[in-house]
Amino acid sequence: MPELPEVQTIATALHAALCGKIIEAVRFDVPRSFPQGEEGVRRLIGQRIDTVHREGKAILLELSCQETLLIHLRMTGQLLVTTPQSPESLKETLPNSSTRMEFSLSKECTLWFNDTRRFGQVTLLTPLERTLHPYLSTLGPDPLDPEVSAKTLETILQRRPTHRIKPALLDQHNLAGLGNIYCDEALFLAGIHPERRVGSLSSAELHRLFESIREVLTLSLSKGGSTRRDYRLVDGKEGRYLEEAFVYGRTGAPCRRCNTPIEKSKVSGRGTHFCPRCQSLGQEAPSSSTPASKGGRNTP
DNA sequence: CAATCAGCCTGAGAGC
DNA sequence: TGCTCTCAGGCTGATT
Repeated sequence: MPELPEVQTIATALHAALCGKIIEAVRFDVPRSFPQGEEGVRRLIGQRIDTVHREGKAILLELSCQETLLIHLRMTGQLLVTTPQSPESLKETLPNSSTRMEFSLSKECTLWFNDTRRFGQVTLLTPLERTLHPYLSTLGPDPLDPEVSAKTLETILQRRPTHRIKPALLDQHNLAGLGNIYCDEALFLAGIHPERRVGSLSSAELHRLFESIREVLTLSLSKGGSTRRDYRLVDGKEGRYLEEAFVYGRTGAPCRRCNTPIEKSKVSGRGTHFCPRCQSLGQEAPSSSTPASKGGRNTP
């Protein structure tokens, strides 16, 4: 499930592969994947791709006509690029039953949008539509933006002190780009239980949390992201972050810090992985009392 | 206001 | 082997 590191990895690769290319033909299967349909296809033909970048978990292709092609991969979306030089092992898998769109570009280059579950969407936006877009226009700050600091996060989160920290981090209006995997990972690194109330977190804890968020995102970027099932780099390869994840997908396995088995629960409907010892809930548990065992704060 | 849940979808994996 | 059930989770919008 693409989150910030996966989307950034894809956007960077697309920028290198697609800049300057002209859109020569576009095919789509169902309007759900491309709501503008044939009218959108007509607007796309002949446009040059000038830049490709990321905002939150969205990928934006800036076109020579000043319009923007917005791609959100949601859960199972993939963007793949093939050229005549691509390995046969990749080319022979395309198109397939998950292929929703195909962009034929100049220099015999093809951009494929695959999306098994059809949650993802490609939308063509005019400059005005882009400014007003309900997702883009309400995104919180980007955790990797050098202008953004722990203080930024603290200020934003403290607007709703009764909210629990995990859903608050998943809320893209607060901070853009985190999803389930890196939320769990960052909360573990910071030693914070996912159900802690925002208002119960000290300034020092929020500072640590912000640094942990940056740490896991940066680490994952260096690994090409996390592949659980569907996510692929644009050349079809898999990301390697999960091989050394701290808690995500490690239910029952020993904590990398204290060897306590990692637990999994549901927090606001999301599978949530944590170490019950390193991430204590403290006095916050209303019913079952949790021993206030303070987890070690050693950097792994 | 906060929390939960349904809906959008399909395929992998578990359990029988 | 083959069937059914559960689960995965980004985001929106409705309900509790």
